[in-house]
Amino acid sequence: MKPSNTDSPRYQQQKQAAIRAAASVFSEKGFHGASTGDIAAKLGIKQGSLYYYFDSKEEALEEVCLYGLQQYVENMDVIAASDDPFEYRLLAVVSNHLGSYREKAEALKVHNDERLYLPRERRRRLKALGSRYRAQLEDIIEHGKTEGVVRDSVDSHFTAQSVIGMCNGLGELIVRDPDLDVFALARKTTDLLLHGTGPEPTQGD
Amino acid sequence: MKPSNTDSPRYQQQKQAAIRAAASVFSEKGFHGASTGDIAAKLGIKQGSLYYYFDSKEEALEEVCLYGLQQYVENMDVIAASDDPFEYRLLAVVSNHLGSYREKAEALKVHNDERLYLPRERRRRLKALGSRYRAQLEDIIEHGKTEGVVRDSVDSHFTAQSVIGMCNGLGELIVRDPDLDVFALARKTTDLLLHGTGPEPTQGD
Amino acid sequence: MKPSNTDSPRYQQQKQAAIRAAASVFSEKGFHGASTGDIAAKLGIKQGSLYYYFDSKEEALEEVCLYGLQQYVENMDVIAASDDPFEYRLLAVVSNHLGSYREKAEALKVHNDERLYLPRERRRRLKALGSRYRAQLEDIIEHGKTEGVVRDSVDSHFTAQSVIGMCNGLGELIVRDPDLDVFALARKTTDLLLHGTGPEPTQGD
Amino acid sequence: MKPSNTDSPRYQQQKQAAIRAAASVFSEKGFHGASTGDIAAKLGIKQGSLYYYFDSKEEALEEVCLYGLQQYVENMDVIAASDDPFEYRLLAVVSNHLGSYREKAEALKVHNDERLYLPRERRRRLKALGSRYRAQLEDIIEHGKTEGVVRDSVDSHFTAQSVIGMCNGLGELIVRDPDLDVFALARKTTDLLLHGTGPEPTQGD
DNA sequence: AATGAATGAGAGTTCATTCAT
DNA sequence: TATGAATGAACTCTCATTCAT
Repeated sequence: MKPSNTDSPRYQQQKQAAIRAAASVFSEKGFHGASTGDIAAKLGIKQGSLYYYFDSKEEALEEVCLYGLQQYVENMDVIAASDDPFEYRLLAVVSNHLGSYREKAEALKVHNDERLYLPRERRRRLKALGSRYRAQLEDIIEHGKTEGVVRDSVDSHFTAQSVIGMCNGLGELIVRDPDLDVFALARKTTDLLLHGTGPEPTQGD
Repeated sequence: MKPSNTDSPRYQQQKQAAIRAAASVFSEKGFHGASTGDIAAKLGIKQGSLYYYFDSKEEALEEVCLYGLQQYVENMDVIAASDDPFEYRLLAVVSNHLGSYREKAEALKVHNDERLYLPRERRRRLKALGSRYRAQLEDIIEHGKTEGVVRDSVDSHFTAQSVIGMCNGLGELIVRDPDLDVFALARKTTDLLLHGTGPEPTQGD
Repeated sequence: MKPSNTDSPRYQQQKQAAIRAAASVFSEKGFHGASTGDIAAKLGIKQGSLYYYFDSKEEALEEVCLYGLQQYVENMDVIAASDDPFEYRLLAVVSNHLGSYREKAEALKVHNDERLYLPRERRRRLKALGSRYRAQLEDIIEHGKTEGVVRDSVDSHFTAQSVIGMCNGLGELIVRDPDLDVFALARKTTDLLLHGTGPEPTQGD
Repeated sequence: MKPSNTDSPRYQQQKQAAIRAAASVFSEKGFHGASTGDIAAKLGIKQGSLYYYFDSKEEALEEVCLYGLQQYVENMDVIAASDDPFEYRLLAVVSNHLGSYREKAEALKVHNDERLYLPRERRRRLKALGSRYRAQLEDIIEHGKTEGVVRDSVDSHFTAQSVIGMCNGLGELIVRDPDLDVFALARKTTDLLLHGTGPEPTQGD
């Protein structure tokens, strides 16, 4: 039976725990490779009891993805709304992205790798968030052109995709090495993106 | 039981077809989401008959990953062995990576996303190939420093990972749009990597 | 645990409501197809709270069946005890049977269709009621013979069963059409039973 | 995996056996009370293997109902098409109905009691068969009026329902007592229907 | 070289039931 | 008087795998 007191603090708290447990298990074994029993075990309850918090395994996946995405996208809203110069904003974007890998590595990985197993219906909200993110990043790049710090020849669609891909690739390093200094990595990444590998003497690092 | 004439050309040919069928199915549904029945159906044989070509589903996954990686890594061997200047070699690396997404998109995607579901034992060969690739890319970057076209401040380990991540991210674009000009994309990518988004007037694009 | 004040009027009242809720749900979904949650929902309480009124789902079924049968059988007691002529009593029997379908359609349907899922133990009381009913009907028919209005060739066991079956079959019509005039239907049925489909001009209808 | 050789004789034969096993189990425990394991056990195979013959438990129910109905309805087609006098045809109808209870008691019981648990979609074919049957029976009764052997006051819709209900009620007797002479019972029933319980001296019994 | 038939283990899901509060 | 939370057993269904033919 579904609970009625869906918003008692006790319930909310346990549900959050359930989402994190699911994130952990999905990220390790993949959606299809993980069993609801695994999730329940991580939560310390019995398998059937999990259904007190989720209607289905799929719902659990959806909630994990949303959990991973939400703050990350909200931060982007703030960055996009600011009128800091391009370099600052790019650093903020990269920091936000890489930082999310430290805080919510599992949920983000699950979003990246497993969201496709959601039926269209359930993917809609995720897609909307993802598109908003991408569009805002493209806007920032375009804005960089008007500021004169980004070459006009730069294709903002392609570049946005490149930035996202790069950050996701670096996510692996972050996850693998828990001592890695994420902010330093963000600065390096931004520098690479701004100036390339080429020999110009820039602000160093 | 394993067939006897394991190396008749007919057998080899069907086995290749089986690997491609598996690649296609795994890439669409993921390893755990795909069934041996799906693969057999794509091959046009019956489920049980698949075991004539694979000992197990896991073996199929391993072969798909190897199939996706092999040529891609071999090409890297050639690039790494050449003594072309850094810019040429970087372009070659990126072209090879992105080009593989056109030719063997499915097998590569499977390698990227599903290899983790292989038991350690079976992952060894893949890991070896991957490490070799990464090491060679780092070498190329290091060599770029001695050529003087790469800043000394560049961290080759981090940069290699960034390049790989960026290319994988762009792989999505390539797969999504069959008309995309992969070589043009490779040039743009290389340019971004070499010179960043910054305003220097370079060799254009 | 069982409540203490099992016979406070408030408790009795809620228990009646629970029985009717169970009747409604069982009749719609069948015993095995219905869940305790369904019953609780219809009552407007939570699933677990149902156990305040029933020890088990099976007990609920038993009570529903008894509820459906009781008055129906008691009416038969009255009819059987009267010394009205056969035709009157047959009409009374049929009216009682069909009328019950209007008042307690659900509970009766549940008795007819689901009582077999009760363990022997629990079925005893029902069986006793049913047998008493059947026996009384047979008595009435036998008595009709001594009155001379029923042919001697009529087999009262078989005929009783026929009458019951016919009425149950007509129950469907009654349930399906809430505007149907049950008493008119009872008269038609009695007429059919008394005179068959044959062409004799009788008391019409 | 679903079989491809769906119409090899071996397969067809086993499928028939599966349908009969399902009929037996459903009739004893009801659709929801029966488990696929029960059916498989009766067939002498393992539970999962049952799915080689049915796509789902629901499909099994549908096939059982069709199996029970088919010949019974086809016989009615023949009876309705004949131009025998009313009494003969009524006897044929009743014999067919009661006789089916001897041959396919289980499947018919399942149809009567469990068909409602089928989703609309699956119920369509059954409904069509049932309606045809009912309509043909009404036709026969109407025809009896033109022959002059059925009173004009008789309502054929109501009477058809009564006949069906009566036969179904008698089905219980037949099932309960395997030595019962079904044809004798059919004659008694027809006699009751034609002449009622009344005292007219008719062709006896 | 391939298939039909079966299997057994495991999956997700539902649910009657319990019990502290 | 009722509920929130949990449980454990049962259930339907899927699937990798086997093997005689």
